[in-house]
Amino acid sequence: MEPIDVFKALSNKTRLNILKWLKEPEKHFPKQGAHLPKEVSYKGGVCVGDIQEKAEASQSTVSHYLTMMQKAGLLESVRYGQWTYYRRNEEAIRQFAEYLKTEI
Amino acid sequence: MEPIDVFKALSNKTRLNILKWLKEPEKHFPKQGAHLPKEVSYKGGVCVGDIQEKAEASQSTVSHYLTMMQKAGLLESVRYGQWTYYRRNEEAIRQFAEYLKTEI
DNA sequence: ATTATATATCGGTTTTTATCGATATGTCAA
DNA sequence: TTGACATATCGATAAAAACCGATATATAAT
Repeated sequence: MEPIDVFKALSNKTRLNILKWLKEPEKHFPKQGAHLPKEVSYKGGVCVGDIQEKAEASQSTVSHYLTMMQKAGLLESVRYGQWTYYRRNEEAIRQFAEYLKTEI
Repeated sequence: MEPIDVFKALSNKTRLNILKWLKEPEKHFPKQGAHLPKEVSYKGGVCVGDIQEKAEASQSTVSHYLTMMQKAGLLESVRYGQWTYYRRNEEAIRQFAEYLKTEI
C-alpha cells in the first residue's frame, strides 16, 4: 500500500464519494445485492453498475476508478457471474489512517 | 480546509517529504534559523531556501509547493525580513487525521 | 450457437498538473 | 539609491490524469 497512490486515489471528488458511500451500502445502494443468490453474499459489496449509476460518470470511467482504488488498497473485489462486487478494505483503510496519524 | 486539496498536496513525493522533514526541523535542516535573531524565533520554521536545497527542485517549484501546502492548510508561514519561514500547522494536520479516521 | 448483459480494456482527446527559467517584488546593506 | 539576495509570480512547455466512446472479454440465458 503506497501512501502516494492512496492520496492520489482520494484526491478526486467522485472517488472520495464512492468510498464514503460504501461505508453504508444499504443506505446508498437500495437494490444492493439484488443479483446475488443469498448463499454467496459478499457483505458490503456493491456491483459496478450500481456504483456507476450513483456516480454519474461513464461506465469506463467508473470501472477505471474502482480498479485504481483497489490497486491503492482501498477496495477489494469479488466476481460473481457477470458481476464484480466491490467493497471497502476496512483493514487497509484503518492502517492508512493510522499511518497518517503517526507518520505524517 | 478542503480534504481534496489536502489529498492533492500529499500526492507528491517531494511535498510529502517536506511535511515529514518539518516534523523534525533541527534534524533535517541543521542550519535552521541561522538568519533569525534569537528574539524572533519561529519554532519549527524553516526558510524556503533551506527547504529548496534539501528538496532538490528549482526555487520556483519549491515556492509553489509551499504555497500549495499552505493553502491546503498543512503549513503556516511568517515572513522575517527577506526570509519566509514555513512550519507545520499541527492543529490542522491533527484535524485532518481525525477527519480521515472518522469520515473516510 | 446466438444473443444479451456486465465489466474491463483500448485509443484518443481534453484538461490538469509539474516544472522550469525569467522576471517581479520586497528587504537589507553599503 | 544602488546592488545583492530571498522569495513570489508569470509564462511556457512537457508530462500525467481525466474522461469518453468503442471494443473486447466473460458469463448467462434462450
